[in-house]
Amino acid sequence: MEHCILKIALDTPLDTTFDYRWVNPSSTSLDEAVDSAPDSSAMPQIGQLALVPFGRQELMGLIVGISDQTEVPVAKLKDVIEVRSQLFPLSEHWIALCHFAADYYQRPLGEVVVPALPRNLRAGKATSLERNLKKLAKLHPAQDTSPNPEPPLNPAQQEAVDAIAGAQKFAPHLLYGVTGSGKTEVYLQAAARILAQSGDAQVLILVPEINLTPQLENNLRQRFSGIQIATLHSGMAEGERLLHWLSSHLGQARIILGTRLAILASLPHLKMIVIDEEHDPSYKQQEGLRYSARDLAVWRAHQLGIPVVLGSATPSLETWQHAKVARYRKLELRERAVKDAVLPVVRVINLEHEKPKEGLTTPLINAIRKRLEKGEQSLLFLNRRGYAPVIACDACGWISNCTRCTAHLVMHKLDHKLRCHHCSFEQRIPRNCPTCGNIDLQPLGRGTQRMEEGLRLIFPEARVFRIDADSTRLKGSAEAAFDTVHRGEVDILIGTQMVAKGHDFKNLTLVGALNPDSALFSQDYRASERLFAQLMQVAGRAGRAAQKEGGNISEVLVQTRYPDHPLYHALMAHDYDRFADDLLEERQQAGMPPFIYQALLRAEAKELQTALDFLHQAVSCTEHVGITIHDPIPMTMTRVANMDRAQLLVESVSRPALQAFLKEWIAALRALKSRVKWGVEIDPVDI
DNA sequence: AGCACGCCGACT
DNA sequence: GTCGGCGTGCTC
Repeated sequence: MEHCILKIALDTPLDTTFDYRWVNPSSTSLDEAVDSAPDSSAMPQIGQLALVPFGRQELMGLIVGISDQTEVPVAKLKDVIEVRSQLFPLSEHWIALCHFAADYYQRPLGEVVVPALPRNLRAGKATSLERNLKKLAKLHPAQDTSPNPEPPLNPAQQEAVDAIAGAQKFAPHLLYGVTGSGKTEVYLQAAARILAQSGDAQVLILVPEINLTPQLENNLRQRFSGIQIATLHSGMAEGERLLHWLSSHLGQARIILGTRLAILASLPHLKMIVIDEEHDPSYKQQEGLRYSARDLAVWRAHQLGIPVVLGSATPSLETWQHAKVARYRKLELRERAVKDAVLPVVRVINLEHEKPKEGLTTPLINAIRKRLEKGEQSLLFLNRRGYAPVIACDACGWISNCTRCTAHLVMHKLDHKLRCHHCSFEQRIPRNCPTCGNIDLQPLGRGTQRMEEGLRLIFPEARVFRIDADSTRLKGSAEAAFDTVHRGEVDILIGTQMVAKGHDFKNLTLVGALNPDSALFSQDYRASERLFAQLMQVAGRAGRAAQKEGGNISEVLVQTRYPDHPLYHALMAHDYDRFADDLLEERQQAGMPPFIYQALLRAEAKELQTALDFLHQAVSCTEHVGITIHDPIPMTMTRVANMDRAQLLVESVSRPALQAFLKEWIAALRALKSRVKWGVEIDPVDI
């Protein structure tokens, strides 16, 4: 065929694909055919990229259909500029995955497909692609050193590996076990079995944040020497990303380790998916296409008929419920796989009885002192960076509010700044009160910087070290900071949730949670679930190793005003089962997820009323049967960067009913042609 | 979303 | 006289 019509998905909010004319370049001009590349005259294929004119710009899109006719009037029809025929086409499976994501999250296909590809692949010129394909061809798999041997498994681990690797079909598994119960070893040995089953099998392993889990990557490289491993995450340089993406797409990489975006990688021989710490909020994308990598992973596994493993010590309630009704098979690791390791003792310290000094109660100070005496490490967890969350004037009551957001300006003492954590605003710390001139401005509350200062005061002899987003701003500095702790050059570590993930500190026997209470009574009903997971995870940093001769037992101390709260009781008893069951019960009674399906319509405008008006208009422009539409309300943090935000919750007990409703509703909302900025989020996590 | 065109206010 | 504010209209 010498010409045809290509249906092309483009990254634009318009909910349609676009038709273009393709004409065989070698047949139009006989002169050019001589020196053009041999495959430039080949028929385009579905799954290939094509460069096309779009309005006044040129865009790269994906060919999703080929036809000999079109509805588009000939006058509008334009010619394809170039088809990227060098690239092996993306598979139908992959396109189907994107189609599903686009439908489910109610976005046009092009907004899923195009951003899922490496930027360099989308660039105008093909040269970098050709260079990289050559580079890849030369790349030999890792040197053939003898791989690390597999350690023996305990019976529960063995059962898990057998169940996962033995499934020759779609088989979702919840791998449930606390830190140190040996989940990683199950992933590794199940992966080894899958890779051995066929010569080209690929395994995808998702982690919440790759930079915080270098240990897993090291384990993989040592265990699977000789097998090519690709990594995919947002921190990578574009060139590097293209290389790793290509090696996955071409099937050369057999193990793919990545963050949530890796779920949309092209993996032609995918045979198993692992989602480590499946409850982690970072699997949910919070901008653009707001997808859940965990949910897409389960769908992808179903589509391909392969096993998927969701690993966690504190599974999400969605997953927990699936396991309860046996949609997912629960594989529980009860023993700690690390020899002689014991669970840390968890205790609460009642802040009503213990007056803290520099944010630390006497029992916690004493506990730290005991660690210092034995040369052991302590970790203090405070999920609040900066010096103080707000400063205030005693005389007139002024407090440091951000002028652009519904938020306080956080005091950062080291760089003498007040900074908003929600927009880019910052200013010097004022010498005196902006309203009354009073010279005495007081920092209120404590962040990690202030804790660090206080710790130095109380323990002048100790080596105090802070890890948070501020202390690790520079690339690679987080890893360097963790190395410092691992080398034993730190006695007391203070940090935000960054320190809760991944790292096991061999010499750490004390964890202190300084001020976790705020999450207990949060508006967001998921806050307590998250808090438990976070405390459990940070608790897991202690006591991974066996107690040393004469050393301290591993302890977790929680400073709280509510020592009798069920959450802390469950934590002390290491009883997530009970806690999760109770929460599920509550959710069922109250008709909340996972027993109901939700979507959120968000709107933002310069004036709050404009946003609310739009939402009211949105309600009145639709009929809804079997769907609950709640009242429009301002968001908890109403103003961010000078925009007021409001939202509207939509619920249904039936997911198909909700999906069908949303599809029609969104079309109606588009037709309103409002200049309010709005968007729909499916399965929202923070409301 | 981009990106253009288009029609009104304060600057060299 | 122009630079530039953002309203609105279109993209196969």
